[in-house]
Amino acid sequence: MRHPQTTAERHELAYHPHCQTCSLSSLCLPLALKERGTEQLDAIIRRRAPLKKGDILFRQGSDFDCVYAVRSGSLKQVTTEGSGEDQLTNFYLPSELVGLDAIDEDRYPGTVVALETTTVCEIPFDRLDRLSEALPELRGQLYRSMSKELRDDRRMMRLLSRKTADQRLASFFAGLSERFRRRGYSPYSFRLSMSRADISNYLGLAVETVSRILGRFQGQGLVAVSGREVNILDLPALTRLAEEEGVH
Amino acid sequence: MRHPQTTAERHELAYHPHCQTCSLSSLCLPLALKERGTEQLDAIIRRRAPLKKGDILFRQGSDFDCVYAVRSGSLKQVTTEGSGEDQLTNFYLPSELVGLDAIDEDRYPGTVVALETTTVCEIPFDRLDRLSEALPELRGQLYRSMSKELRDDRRMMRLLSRKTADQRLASFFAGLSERFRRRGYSPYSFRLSMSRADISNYLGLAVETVSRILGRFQGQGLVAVSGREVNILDLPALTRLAEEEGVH
DNA sequence: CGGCTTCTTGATCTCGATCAATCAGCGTGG
DNA sequence: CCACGCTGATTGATCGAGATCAAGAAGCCG
Repeated sequence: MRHPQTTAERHELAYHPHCQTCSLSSLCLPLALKERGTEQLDAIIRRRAPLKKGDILFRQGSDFDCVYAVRSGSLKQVTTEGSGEDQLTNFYLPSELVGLDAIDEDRYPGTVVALETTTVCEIPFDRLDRLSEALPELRGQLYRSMSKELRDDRRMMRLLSRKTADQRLASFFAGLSERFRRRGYSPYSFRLSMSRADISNYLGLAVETVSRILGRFQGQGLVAVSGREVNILDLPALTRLAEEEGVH
Repeated sequence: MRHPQTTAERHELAYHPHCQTCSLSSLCLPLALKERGTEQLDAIIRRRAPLKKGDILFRQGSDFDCVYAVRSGSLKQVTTEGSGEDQLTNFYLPSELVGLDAIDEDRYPGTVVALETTTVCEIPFDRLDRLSEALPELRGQLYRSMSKELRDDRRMMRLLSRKTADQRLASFFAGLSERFRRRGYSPYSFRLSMSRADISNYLGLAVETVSRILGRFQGQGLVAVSGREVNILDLPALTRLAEEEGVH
C-alpha cells in the first residue's frame, strides 16, 4: 500500500494504527510479542480521532468496554465522589494504558480528560482478553501493566501520607523527568501539559503551596520554571530531596 | 478418603486445601469456576503451615514466585524505602490475594507480616498464569482482583489527600465493617487484629491522633472501643462522616 | 484593549504532629 | 500470687507546615 489512492485507503492510514510501525511498541503492550502476535493485536485496535485539550475520553460511571493506550499527548483521570470535590488520581503519558481500573466493576471509576491534543489506541477489552488466551506474552504484559500501576499507587500513597510539600513537588518533577527520559525525550527540559491546579490536586496540596515551593526551588537553583516550561537544573539534588527521609 | 491412615494421607488433609470445601470459594479465585476448573486450580495450590502473629510471609525485595490467598487471619504489607520509615500500604483479609504488585518487577515490593494466626494458600504464579490460559473465568477473576485493588488504591489516595483525620478513621471503620459483612461476620462487632500504630501508619496519622479521635467517637456514641474490641454503634453516622465533603 | 482564567505573593489561622508524661495490659520469674 | 518491666494506649500542652483568605500580576483569546 505504497500509494494510497482511495478514500478508504487514506482513511485506513489515518485511523488504523500499526503497532509494528509505532515508536512506542517497545514500551507498550506489543512488548515481547512476536511479529504474528503484533499483527493479531493490530487487528483489534482502533485509533480514535485525536482528542483536543479538554475533550473527554470517557466519563466516570459509564460502561466499561475498552482500554486505551496513549499514543501521543497526555490525559488526567479525575474521580468525583459524593457531593464533593474532584480528586485527580493519575496522569497518563504515551505508551501507558488507561482504563484498567474499570474491569472489576464494569464501569469507569473516573473521568479521563485530555490535557492537550492527544491520540489514543482503542482496544476492546473482551477481544484483548480473548487474544491474551492465545498469546502468553500479551497476557504477561497485561498482568505486568496492572501490577506496575499497583506499585505506582503504593508509591503515591507513601508520598501522600509521609512526604512534605517540598518532597512531593520534588518527587513529581523527578518522576516526570524519568518518564520523559524513558520515552526518549529530554529529562531536563519539557513542557507541563497540566495546570498548577492539576498538580496541586494530584499531590494533595493547595495551589498556593505549589506556586510558593516552585518559587523556592527556583531560588535554590533546582529548576527554572516559566509558566508551563520546565528546566531541571539539578536533578540529583531534586531526587535526593524527594527520597530524603521524614521530618523527624 | 474417609479414614486417613497413612502419614501421607494425614499430611495431605492437613496441608492440601480444597477450594471445593472452602467457605471462601464464592469470594476468592474459584469464583465463577466450574467444578473442573476448581479441581485444576486445587491441583496447583498448597496451603502453608499456619503463620503465627508477627511471622513473615515474604520479605520486601525477595524474588517473586507465588501469590497467596488469605484463608483465615489477617496480614499487613509494609514498605520500607530509603533510610526511612515504614509505610503500611495494605491490610489483607480472608479471600484476598497477596503479592499481585510483585508481578511487574519480579520481586515483592513490600514485606508481608501476619497480624494474628493466619493461614494462606500458596499459588505459584507461573502455574496460575498457565492455568488462566485454559480457564477464561479464572483469567477474568485475576484481572478483576487486580482491577479492584487499583480502585481501592485510588480510594485510599483520595482519603490521604483530601480527608480530615476524623473522616479517615470513620472511613477505616466503615470499610472494615463492610469487609466483615461481606465475609459473613458481624459488621457491628469485631476485634481489630492491628495495633493503633498500624492503623495510624496506614491512615497517615500520628498514633496520638488516632487515640484521641477514637475517644471522641466514643463520646459521640458512634462506636464503643475497648482495646482492640470494637462495637459499631451508629454505622450510618460513621458512613456519613466518612463521605462528608471537604472542610471548605 | 477588555474580560477571562491561571498564577503568584502576602497575612493569618488551624489541624494534626510532636513532645512529654502517665496509664493499662500482660507475660515472666521470684 | 504479686512485683517488675516492657510494650502499647491514652491524655495533655505546645508548635509548625501548610490551608485558607485576600489581593494583585500575568497570560491568553475574543
